[in-house]
Amino acid sequence: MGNEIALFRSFISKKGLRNTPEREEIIKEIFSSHDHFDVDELYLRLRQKGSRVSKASIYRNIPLIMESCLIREVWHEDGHMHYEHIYGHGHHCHLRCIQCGKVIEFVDQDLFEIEKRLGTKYDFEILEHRLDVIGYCSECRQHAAAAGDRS
Amino acid sequence: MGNEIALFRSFISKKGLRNTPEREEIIKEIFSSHDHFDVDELYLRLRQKGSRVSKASIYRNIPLIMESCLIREVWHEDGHMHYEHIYGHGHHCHLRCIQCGKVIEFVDQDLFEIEKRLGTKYDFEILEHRLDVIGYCSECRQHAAAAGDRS
DNA sequence: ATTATTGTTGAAACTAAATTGCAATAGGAG
DNA sequence: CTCCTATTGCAATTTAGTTTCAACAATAAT
Repeated sequence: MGNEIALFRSFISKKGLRNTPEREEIIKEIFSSHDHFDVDELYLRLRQKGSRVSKASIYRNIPLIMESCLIREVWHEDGHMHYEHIYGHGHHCHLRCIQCGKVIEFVDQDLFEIEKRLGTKYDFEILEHRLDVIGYCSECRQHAAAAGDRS
Repeated sequence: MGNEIALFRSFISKKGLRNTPEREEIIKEIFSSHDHFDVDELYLRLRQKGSRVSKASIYRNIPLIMESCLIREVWHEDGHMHYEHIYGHGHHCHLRCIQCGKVIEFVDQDLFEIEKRLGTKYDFEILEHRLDVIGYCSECRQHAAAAGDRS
């Protein structure tokens, strides 16, 4: 842990771009939590810590951080994109409760099999897969049952 | 085929809402093609056929059509959401070329196994799954190789 | 070290997707 | 047919995300 910064630095250098304190602050903040994030939230977290990074910079840097494979888009909800950091996480997939928003991450080996099979079948060079499984978590189901809403 | 309209009508009635020609035009147009669609495209297709349905109506009705399980969001790209109709399609997953945008749809039985396993393991009531497999199609790979871009 | 080059920044203006307010219209129950 | 109110089109609004621009600063060249 902690060498996401080094990785991103070298990624930036290799591209002939410049390492700036703003970029470092953004990367650090992203990896300072294990949760998913969105731009607004990240911006507020940075502000709260006294950073003066602007939203424009966050928006400008996210595509770069994605290109460096440190984060990725996970879903678009409530009118904006949500991201997660993936360095050291492998291919994470999500089990999401549609009601309370709880997210459980998992990696499933069988998915790599499916991925491989599809690649061969359709002659694709696969880069990644994203599986989103959506439903009701046990808690929300209990509440709903208690309220007599659904079966 | 063709009874998506009937299904939607009864869905609307059951909710105590009203069946209008606009709603019918929208549903018909969505199901008149087998492709994915977005709001703008759908709007233009309708206009081209002489319909006077407004974009606001499309935006207002999409949540209802999703609730009726006739369509669903598939991905957010180029600044807007993309949808697909799912009635009669089962759970479709996508293999997408990141370069040319080609989409291959597939259903994989093993995913239902994974889904079931996850449901049991985490005590979730699963509603659906979405698998997006992303990579380069054979054509784009050939072009890239010819251009000497990537391996 | 100093300077020159040019990528990056914050702030504000802008663009486009999606939502909403409103007056007119029209389903559909009675 | 009549009434109630959901729905519509249009236009205004909101908001995520992008772009412009002048000031700044990271790096390379000197």
